[in-house]
Amino acid sequence: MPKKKTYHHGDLKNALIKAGVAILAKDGVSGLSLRKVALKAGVSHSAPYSHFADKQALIAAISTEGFRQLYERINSSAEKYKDRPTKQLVEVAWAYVQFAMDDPDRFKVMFSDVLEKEKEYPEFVAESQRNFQLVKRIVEANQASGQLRSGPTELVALSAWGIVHGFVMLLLEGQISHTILEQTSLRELLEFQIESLRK
Amino acid sequence: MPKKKTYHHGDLKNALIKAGVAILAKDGVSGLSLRKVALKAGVSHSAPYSHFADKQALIAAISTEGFRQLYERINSSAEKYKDRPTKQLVEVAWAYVQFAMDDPDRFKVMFSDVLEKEKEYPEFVAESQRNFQLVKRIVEANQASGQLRSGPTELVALSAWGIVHGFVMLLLEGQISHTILEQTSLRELLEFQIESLRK
DNA sequence: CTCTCAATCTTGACAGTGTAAAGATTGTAG
DNA sequence: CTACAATCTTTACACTGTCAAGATTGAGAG
Repeated sequence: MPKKKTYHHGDLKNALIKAGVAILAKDGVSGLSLRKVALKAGVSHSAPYSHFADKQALIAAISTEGFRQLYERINSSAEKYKDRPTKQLVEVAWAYVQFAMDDPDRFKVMFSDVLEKEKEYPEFVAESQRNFQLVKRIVEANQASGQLRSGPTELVALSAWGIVHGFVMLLLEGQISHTILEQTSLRELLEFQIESLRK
Repeated sequence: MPKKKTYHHGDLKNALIKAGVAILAKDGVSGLSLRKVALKAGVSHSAPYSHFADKQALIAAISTEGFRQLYERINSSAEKYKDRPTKQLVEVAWAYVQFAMDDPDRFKVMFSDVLEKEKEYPEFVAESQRNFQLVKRIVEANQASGQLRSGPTELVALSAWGIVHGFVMLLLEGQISHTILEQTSLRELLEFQIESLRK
C-alpha cells in the first residue's frame, strides 16, 4: 500500500479511527490519546481537530464503527442459523461474546461512560439502536418458534440482551472466577445462561 | 467536626477516599484527578503518594469501599426479606439497582476497566468475592425454597448476578430507551428480568 | 489556465494531569 | 529529650487535550 506523503492526507478521518482501534487493542483504553492516534496516522498532533471536535468525538466514531461491525456479526450469525431455531439463540449470543473477546477494550469503550454525552452523537445512537432492533427481530422469531418465552418482545429482548451483556461484562471485568472457568468452558457457561430465557 | 490544621492530617487516607467519592459524584469519572482529590482534602497535590502508590491504587481503594457498602445493602435487604422467599430475590436485586443509581459513577468505576491490574489489589479482589459469596448463599436459599431453578449454585448465581448486572449496565449506559421507561416502571422491568430465573 | 478560497494540516502555546525526587515537619519509640 | 520514620510540601518533568495562528493545497469560478 503506497502512501503518498502529501500535505493533504486524503482519508485522514478513517485513518484516525483505524489508528484509534489499533492503539486501543495494543495499549488499552487508558493508553488511547489523541496525540498517539495522530502520530500513528502520520500526522501532526493537532490534525485530528479538522475532523473531530474533540477526543470524545473520535471515541464516538470508533464506537459507532464498532456497532456497525457488531451488527454484521450478529446478523450473519442469525442468518446462518435461521433454520435451526434451537441453535440460533446460543449462536447469536456466542457471536456477541466473541466480538467482545476479540477486542475487549473496544467493546468496553463502546459500552462505557467514556461517551458522556451520547445525545450529541446521533450516528452513535442510531447505530446502537439498530442493533437492538436486530435483537428484537431475532427474539420475535424465537418467540414464534417457541424457543423463547412469550411476553412483550421488547422486554424479552431486553432480558436476552441483558443476560448476555451481563455475562460478557462480568467476564471482561474478571469477575467470573478462574475456578469456574476451569471447570466449565465459556461456551457451556453461556449456554447455561441462555437456558434461563427458554420456556 | 473541627478540623485542626496540623502538618500531619491524621486520617488522610480515608479523607482522600471520601474526597474521591465526592468528586466522582459531582464531576464524574473523567473529572476525577488526583490533584483535585488532594485539593479537596486540603493537602498538597503530592500528599496522596504517601498513602497510595498511584491513581489506580486510590481508585482501587474507592472501589473496595464501594463493595463493602454494596455488601451491606444486599445483606440487609436479604435479611429483611428472608422470611418472604417470593419477594426476597426481587428486593435484593432492587437493592443492587438502587445502589448503582445512587452513585452511578462510583458504580461504573467499581466495575470498570479503570482497574486494569486487579490482581495487585488483594483487598479489592477479596471484597468483590465476598459479594459473590453472598449472592451464592442467597441463591442457594432460593433454590431450596423452590424460588429458583435447580442446577449448580455457582452457575445459577452467575446467571442471577449477570441478569441483574446486565440490566443495570444497559440502564446506566442509556441503552434502555426512554420509550420503554415511559411505558414500564424500572421496578416492573426488573421484576420481568427476575422472572427469567424462576422455575 | 490562472486565481481564489475553503478545507486541511502544521506549529506553537497553555493549563491540567500523573508522578518522581528532594526537602520540610512532626509524632513517637527508645 | 532525641533520633528516626512517617507524613506532607515543593519543585520539576513529560505527557495530555485543546486552542489560535499560520502554512499548504485541491477544486471550482472566471
